[in-house]
Formats: sequence, structure tokens, C-alpha cells
Amino acid sequence: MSSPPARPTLITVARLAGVSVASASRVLTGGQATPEMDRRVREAATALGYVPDMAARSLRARRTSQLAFAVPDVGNPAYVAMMRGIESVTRESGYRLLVQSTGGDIAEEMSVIQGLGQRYVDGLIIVPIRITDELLRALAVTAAPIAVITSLPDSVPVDNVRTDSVLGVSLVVKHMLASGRRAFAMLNGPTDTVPGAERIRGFEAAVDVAGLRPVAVESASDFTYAAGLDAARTLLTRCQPDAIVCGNDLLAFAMIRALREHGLDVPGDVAVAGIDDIDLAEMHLPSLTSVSLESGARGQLAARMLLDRIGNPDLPPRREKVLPRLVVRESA
Amino acid sequence: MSSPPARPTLITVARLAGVSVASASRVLTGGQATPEMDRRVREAATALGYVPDMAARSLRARRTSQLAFAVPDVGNPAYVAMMRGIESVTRESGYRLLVQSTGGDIAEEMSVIQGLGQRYVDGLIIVPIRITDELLRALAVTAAPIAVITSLPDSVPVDNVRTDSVLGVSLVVKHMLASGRRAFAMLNGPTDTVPGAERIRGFEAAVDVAGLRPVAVESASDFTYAAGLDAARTLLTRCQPDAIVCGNDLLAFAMIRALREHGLDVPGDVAVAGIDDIDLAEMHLPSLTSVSLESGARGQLAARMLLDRIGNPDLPPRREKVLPRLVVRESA
DNA sequence: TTGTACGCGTTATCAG
DNA sequence: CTGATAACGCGTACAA
Repeated sequence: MSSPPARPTLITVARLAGVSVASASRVLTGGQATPEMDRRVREAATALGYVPDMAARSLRARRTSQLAFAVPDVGNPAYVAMMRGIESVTRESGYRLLVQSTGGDIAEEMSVIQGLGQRYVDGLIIVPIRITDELLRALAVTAAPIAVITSLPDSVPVDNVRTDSVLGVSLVVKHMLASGRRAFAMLNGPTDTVPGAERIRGFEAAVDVAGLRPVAVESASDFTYAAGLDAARTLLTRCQPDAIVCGNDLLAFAMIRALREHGLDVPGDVAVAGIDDIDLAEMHLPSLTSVSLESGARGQLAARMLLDRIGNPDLPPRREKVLPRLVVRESA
Repeated sequence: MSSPPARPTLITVARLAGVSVASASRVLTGGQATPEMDRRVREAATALGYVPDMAARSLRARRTSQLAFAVPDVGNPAYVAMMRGIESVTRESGYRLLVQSTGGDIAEEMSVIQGLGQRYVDGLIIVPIRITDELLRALAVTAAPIAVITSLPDSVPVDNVRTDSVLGVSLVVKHMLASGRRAFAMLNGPTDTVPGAERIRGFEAAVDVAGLRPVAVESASDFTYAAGLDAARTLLTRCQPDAIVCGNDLLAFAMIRALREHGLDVPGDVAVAGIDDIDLAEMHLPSLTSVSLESGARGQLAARMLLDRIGNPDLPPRREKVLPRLVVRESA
């Protein structure tokens, strides 16, 4: 009747090696030690199969080696790309990554930010899609460093990674103009979101610069395919554009399908472009012309900024901008 | 010159409330206490903005309230769906979710499993795509409960969630036979993976049952679109099938594009179907007929199994099977 | 019902 | 360079 073998701790290791726990800890955490000391401790550790306990280490060292990513919608491939970018950085830096879906819900986002007080992560990367005063206030006094992926007002002293969707949209519009299109329409997502607002602004500005007026602007209730399908059908009952810019790639796919339902060819009759350049843009038939907002790169950048700040909390707030890039394919 | 306000601990709260730390702890963790005691502690806690420290709690309680999901490839939407399923369960159970990409690499998977000894999570959900003896051995003696999403040999006493891709493939083949197709080909993924092996097996069996022989079988080097494109082109130089079953939806998208390059219409000239029924299957043109392997449901199931086991480690190992479901769309 | 006191496994400080 | 020891913040026997 033997009790299960107790999990080896640093004390066990030190005892077997015949040294103090302090020395054992030093050796194992890469401190200074004589070769002999080093050898004895390591041998004892491997002999016992010692593995450090992260909970104890976190408590004592006041760091978890974990980062959190609060994402609006894991169903959106653009955010998945962002997550991959983040993961690539955390992985090589020895951090673990925690994923939390917010559903784009402010209350959820607030609760994630508040939750930082629990100290279960050393930092947070968050992508809010609506910016409220409440959120800005919360961002100002977080219990752990935060990096925000969105355009924050300059007055908010928080690290953030921006993109320029206004410029991005203008790239598409110019491209469509160059191929002779004149009747522009937009199928956007909800305009009370940061991306939705910026994209419609960019669209109207770009069309205006060309001396034109949009023939239609429709907003889907969400940046999803299903919502896009409804809005796209509505849009097509109202007018017949020859160029349609969509708020993101999922909406563009919906638009293309709706056009086909109307017997219209893409890009023959109508040019269609999306935003985000998700992986599927290339796989789609026709393949989708899209503006890459470099989601992966933005994720990486945010992760690096966050790690930098964790390493040095007194750094001044940083704002980095990532430039959009037009990817021309078959649809426009 | 004031020092930054010290973070409130349970001691601070107890002191302000004029009670012992034990009482404070009891109230806050939902123990027994007189209404008066309860009130005083809570008031003190909110007054101070007290938030429990997870590291300390984890160390003391010997649980982290965290689960890990080791996924082969976050770029594959099927795994993203799985992740969403898992997240929905962890979220409502008060667990946090940690995501670790393995890239389908055995060494990575092993290291994740070994890493369990660090006790940074209470359990792990893993999706190995290759099963080796080394892996099976590691699975047998883990430092924390594991749930595996794949078909494990019955001899391995580990909770696992299975699917029946053999049955799944037969569903597609039958459907294609019913629409008069006879010249069957398969564009599979790597056959040294569990999914790859099962799917080719199912395909050959189903075709055989119909008294036919496949006109071609091609394996892509990976379950990705890019790899699929190469393999699809190769396949088409060799033969002209009128029905093509693909190892997953991404491969199917590649197949459809390759067919179009050859001037062939889907489904007019050739019927194409995929496996996994990812979200994009519906968005594609033509929309993709696919076998749903219920990734989301499998994720949920695995998460629930894992939580059950964490709650009761002495449970006998469970194996659950999720049935495939044919989703007929335009491509076949 | 409430309080005291200890231990969870580490790391860091400070003497030697 | 090494060792003894004090925290880190919390939960829970055990005693009152």
C-alpha cells in the first residue's frame, strides 16, 4: 500500500543534490553557479523529473508569462489572421496566449479589461469595434499593460496599432475608376463601428474626389455573410451600379452571390472588391480583389508593443500605423 | 511624494471590515457567514476595489481555471470552428482558454503534453493528426487530464471524441452515384495523417461497394489550398473524372479552380464535394457540397468531457462518436 | 460562526 | 558563490 509518489518540488531537488533551495532555484533559472553546482542540481532535477510549478512561480515572480487576446468574432478570418500573428510572437517570446471572444460587446470588453485586476495575464491585446467614453476611461487605468488594435484618439495614452482604411478604400476606388467604372455603390457593415465608420468615410471621399456621387450605400447589420446577403439584395433592388466596394470580404462574397442571382456577371457587368484580404479571397471564384489591412502584421506589431511595454512600463505610449495594400485579383 | 497605492489583498479587506482574513475569504468564496459579516466584508471589498489574485488562488487551490487547446493549424477553419465550440463551453463554466498551435508537429504536441507538468492549466484538449507510439505512450501518463479529438485505439484509456469519416465519405459517394456519376476520383490530403488515411479508406470502400474502381487518387502534401492546387492540376492531367471527392473543403476549392482552368464546369461537367463543411462552403461559388464532421459540436463535447473528468478523475475513460452529415449544395 | 496559523512552491534579499 | 529565510496572497484545518 504505497501512496502515490509526491510531485517533486524545488526542495526535493535541492535535497537530492545536497544544496540549498536557493542554489537550486538559481541554477534552474539561469543564475550564477559553479559548474559543479550546476551539474549536481540539473542531474537531481532530471532524475526526479522535476518541473517548476507555474502557479507558485507566478505568485512569487509577479508575472504569469501569459498574454490575452480579446477578439470580437473568431468567426471572422481577419481576426484569426490577427491571432496567428500574435501567437507567432508570443510563442517565440515564451509567452502563452489566452483567447477571449467578446462578440464585439462593450460590456464583455469592459469585463475583460476589469478582469485584468485578477492578474491572470501580464498584458492584453484588444480589438474594440465600438469606441465609447466608458471604454476610453477604462483603458486609461488598467491593472496591466494593454495594446489596442484600432485607431484611438491621440489623447488616450495607450499603445495602439492603427490602419488607414480611408486610404485603403481610396485605393480600390481608384483602381475601379481606372478600369472605367463610374456607378459606385458600397455595401458596408454597421456604421456605428470603427471599421464601418471609417470605410464609408473613405468611400464617400474617394468617390467625391473623382467628381462622382455614389449611386447607393447600404449597411448590413453585421460584418457577416448572412447579414451581407440581406443587405446586398436590398441594394440591388434599388439601383444598378457597375462598381461595388464592400466593407469586408465576407460582405463581398455575399454581394457577388446576390449579383449572380440577378444574372449579373462579376467582373463583366459589375466590379466587386472587399477589404481584409482573407485567405478565402484567393480561393473564391471569381477570386476577390481586396484591400489587405495586414491583419497578421498588425497582430504581431501589437504583441511586440505589448511585450516591450511589459519589459519597460515607463515607455511613452506608442502608436504605429500599418499601411493598406491593394491586392488585385479577378473580381475587379 | 506618495508611493503608489498598494494593491488591496484579502488582509486589507479583512482589516477594513474588522474581521479575520478567514472570514473575509469565506464570504468572498461563497461560504457561510452571518448577514452582518457578509455585508461588512463585501462593503470593504468594493470600497477598496479588491480583486482576488489568481496566481495565489491557483497555488493554494491547486487549480488554475484554465484549459488549453492544442490545435494543428489555426489557418484551417474547421479547427477554428472547433475552438469556438470549446470556447463556448469554457466560458460558461468559468474557465479561460489557452490556444497553442502545434503545426501538426509531433514534437510540438509532445512538448505541449509534457508541459502539462508545469500546471498552468487544469486540462488539455488536443487534436493530433498523426498517431505514433510515442504519442500514445505520452497520452497514457499525463500530468493533467486530457481529451483527444480523434479516433484513438480502444486500448488507450483516454477520453476521446471520434467521428466517422468513412461513413461520411460514403454519404458523398452515394449522393454522387445517385446523380449518375460513375468516374470517381479523389483529391486527398496526406495519407500518413489520421484524417487522410480514414478518408481514402472510406472513399475506396464506397466506390468498391458500387462495383466501380476510382479513376484516380491524388494526395496533396497538405490539407491546404496551395498544396491542393498543385495536386489538383496533376490529377487533371491524368484523367477526366465526373465526380471528385476531396479530403477537405480547402482542397475542394482548389479542385474547383483547377477544373475551371481546364474549362470544365462544376457541377455541369464534374461534381465536386469537400469534407468539414466550413463556413466558406456556403459562400463559395458554386457553393460547396460537403460532409459536416460537426467540428463545433466535437469541440464542445471534448470540453465537456474534460470538465467532467476534472471534476471526477476516477471516471472510466469515455469515447463519444459524432455522426457526419451530408450538406448538399450546388457543387454536387 | 469566527479567528489563528500554517502551507502551497517559488524567488529574492541579505549574510556569510 | 552559496545558504538560510522571508515573503508572494490565499484557503482551510483546527481551535475557540
